[in-house]
Amino acid sequence: MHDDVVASFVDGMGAASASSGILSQQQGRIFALLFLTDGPLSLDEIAAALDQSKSNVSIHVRVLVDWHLVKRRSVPGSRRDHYEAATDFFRAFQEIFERRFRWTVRQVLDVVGETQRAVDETSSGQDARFGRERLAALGNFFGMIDAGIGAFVRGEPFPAQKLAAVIPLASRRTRR
Amino acid sequence: MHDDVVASFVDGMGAASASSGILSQQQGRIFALLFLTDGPLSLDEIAAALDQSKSNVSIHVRVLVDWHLVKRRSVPGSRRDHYEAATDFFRAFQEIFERRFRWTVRQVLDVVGETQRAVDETSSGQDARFGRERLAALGNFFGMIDAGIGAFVRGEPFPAQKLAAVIPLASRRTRR
DNA sequence: CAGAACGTTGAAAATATTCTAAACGTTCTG
DNA sequence: CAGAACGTTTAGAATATTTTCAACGTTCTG
Repeated sequence: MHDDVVASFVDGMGAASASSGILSQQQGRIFALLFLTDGPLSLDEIAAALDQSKSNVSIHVRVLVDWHLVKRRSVPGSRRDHYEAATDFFRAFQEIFERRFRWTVRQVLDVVGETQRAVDETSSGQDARFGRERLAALGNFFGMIDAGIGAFVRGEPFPAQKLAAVIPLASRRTRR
Repeated sequence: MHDDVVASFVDGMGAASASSGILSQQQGRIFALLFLTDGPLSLDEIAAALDQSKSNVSIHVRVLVDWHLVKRRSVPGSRRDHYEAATDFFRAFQEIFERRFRWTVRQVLDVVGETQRAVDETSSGQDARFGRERLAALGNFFGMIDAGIGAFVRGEPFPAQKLAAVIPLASRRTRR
């Protein structure tokens, strides 16, 4: 497979990764290189192929390993760490959904919960009704998202309709 | 509803947004403020509440409107633009999936397609077999993702199992 | 029609992120 | 055990992103 074909794949995947919000451009490029290479590559080989410093490649490779997108392999006869692309994309996607998206969703749920508690402490009865309704709606929606991600990670169908059904809420009242 | 309760919700949602990969911290803060405010706010009111310059708020609000997370409302008796939070989160999520995630997925599919074409032109028969297999596997997987997003956007259940089934592979052969 | 009230734009400042090169600590080799 | 071969860390340089302030163009008001 010709070098410039690989190079253009590498850069294309780098661009796609950069706009994904999950991997950086260089992470995408490293993965792409490993993906089209038949056999594991060392840090130095990757660095040379991608024109990057070894230290930088070291850092990015670690992220890829952490997402289960790349596997570290020991190569007999060499002291260097070698890496190859993982082929179980679904596993990697599970990891990303579970650890990245779900973590963000949980952050929202935490904030909502804390705010609800704060509202209960500082204002009584009617005066914060609007806020309470909105917080409840937000919590419900993200609760469904959380459940949806959970279902996806376990390989179950994602119940999109439920999501659509949850929301319409907390109507606006005029003020001033 | 007390100001410091709102402030802490605003900052919490800002933090969650910053780690989402979709909205920036300020975008999250603006949305949070509007979400807990009963009635529309002007650019100046938002800027004052969040301690941001009006020009910056103008830019971020535009993004939120673009994602259908915030609606522009004309308020009788005022020349200013006013904004309020949208409550149909599902609509916003559809927008995000369709325009952001799907766009990234399509980028990958394009790169794969172009690379496949390049391989066919530059190398014949066996010598690029490994690369061809891998490209095909990647294309299949992302094709499924694309279909899955399409299903989600249309409100249909997301077929996670199909995803899990597609992949295993393009096995590795030793080299050197 | 003059001036004020807007939202937006563009250039520069502030800040955050990414990358490199050198230093370091460890593990292997002879 | 001395030195080479590694991967990682760190401090600073290079780049990108975010934010502000001032200028601008338009729309309303008197």
